[in-house]
Amino acid sequence: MAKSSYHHGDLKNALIQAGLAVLAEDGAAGLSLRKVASRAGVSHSAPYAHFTDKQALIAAISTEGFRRLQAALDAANAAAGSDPAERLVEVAWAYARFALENRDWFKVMFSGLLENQHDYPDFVAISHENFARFEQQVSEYQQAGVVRPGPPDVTALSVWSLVHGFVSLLLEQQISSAILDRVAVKDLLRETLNHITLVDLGRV
Amino acid sequence: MAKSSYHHGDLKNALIQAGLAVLAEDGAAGLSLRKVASRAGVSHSAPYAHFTDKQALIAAISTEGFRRLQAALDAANAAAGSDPAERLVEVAWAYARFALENRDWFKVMFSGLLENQHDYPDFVAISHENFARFEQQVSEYQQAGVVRPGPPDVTALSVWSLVHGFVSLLLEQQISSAILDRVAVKDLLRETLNHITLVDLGRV
DNA sequence: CGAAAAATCTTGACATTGTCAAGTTAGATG
DNA sequence: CATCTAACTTGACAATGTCAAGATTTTTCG
Repeated sequence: MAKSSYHHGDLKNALIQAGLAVLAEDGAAGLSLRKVASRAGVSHSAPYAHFTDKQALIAAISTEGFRRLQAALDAANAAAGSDPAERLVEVAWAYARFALENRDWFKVMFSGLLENQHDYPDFVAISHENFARFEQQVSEYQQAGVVRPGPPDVTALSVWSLVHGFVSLLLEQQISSAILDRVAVKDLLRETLNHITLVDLGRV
Repeated sequence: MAKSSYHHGDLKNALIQAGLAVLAEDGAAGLSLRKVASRAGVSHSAPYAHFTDKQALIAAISTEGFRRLQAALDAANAAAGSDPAERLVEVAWAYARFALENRDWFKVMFSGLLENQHDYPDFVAISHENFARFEQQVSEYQQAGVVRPGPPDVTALSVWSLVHGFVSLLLEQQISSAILDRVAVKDLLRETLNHITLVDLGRV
């Protein structure tokens, strides 16, 4: 773990971290392998010892993103109260917060930047696990009568679609300012969820 | 309109069309100005007489995409029967079809490829009009008792979020094959919409 | 322990790309 | 017809992804 000047020690992870820094600074469009390498303190070709190409780095960043997102959702779920409806709102809000606080990271995960997901088993695994957990949670809301009955996977997909669509449109600046000027984002998310729940989520 | 070898005549539109061809062939990642220029039969710098930079071409392609999407939704709305619930399904399905049949075009429109939307008035205008029309339609479904009451704009946003999220996750290959192997995409969309409607949309 | 092998990293090169500057051509204007 | 301007070409540059060849360190193993 020493800085032996030549061998880095843990360059692979350093490159992922550097990638996140570049993403936060220059956005997804500014994410270049050379910039990432330079920020990690190595030459422009060094990354090729750990990633077969740029796509592989993107896959690693996306995978790490799913881990972080999952942690955020778990934390929100654990911190939320006992009311199922309110728990749904909190988890959805955690999803939105992750996207808003890590815009370009989220963009890398969900904007088709990764071409052949199938070639990256870690990515496939975490992304499956992600849905499985969400399905588990939604199943609880369903049993609590908060969400309409139906096949758990399709129901989870419906709720995820609503939340993911809302967040996507928000990041894409497709939500009219006429709405955003009137109601705070979290309340807007709440009102949006109101359309898919069987109980009334109320207002602020 | 002649091919005077030097002056093209309508290069601006030719470049947009060439861009669409490149998108369909090489995807969004393969969309390069030089490739577009070459396909339009002009030199690599010719586009700069009509577009200030690559972003401007992307804006034009996105704008044209919103026009096409709007036309598709209008057509579906006109062709649909009188049952409001069924009309909702048809319009949503037209949205999904446009995305599936023009994956990379849709991606250009909704994947943050365009950095400063605000600099492109045509884009802003058509994208506002797009939402206004959708709000109009959803308002009808609402009055017909198909969708839960509430402010028309927030309600339209909710429905749009659901449909857009579903389509996005579909394109991102985030919908588990366990679901896709079981139910056809259109039926899946129908079942998804079922969670946000007040009436039962039924099955196949 | 020491030599061979493997992993890690650097340097140098190449093709592709976005963009700009300078020049060329054609159509419009007077 | 002379001139002006918009449209287009050629040439250049820096940034980028990727590969090949070499240098350096670590690991393996006789």
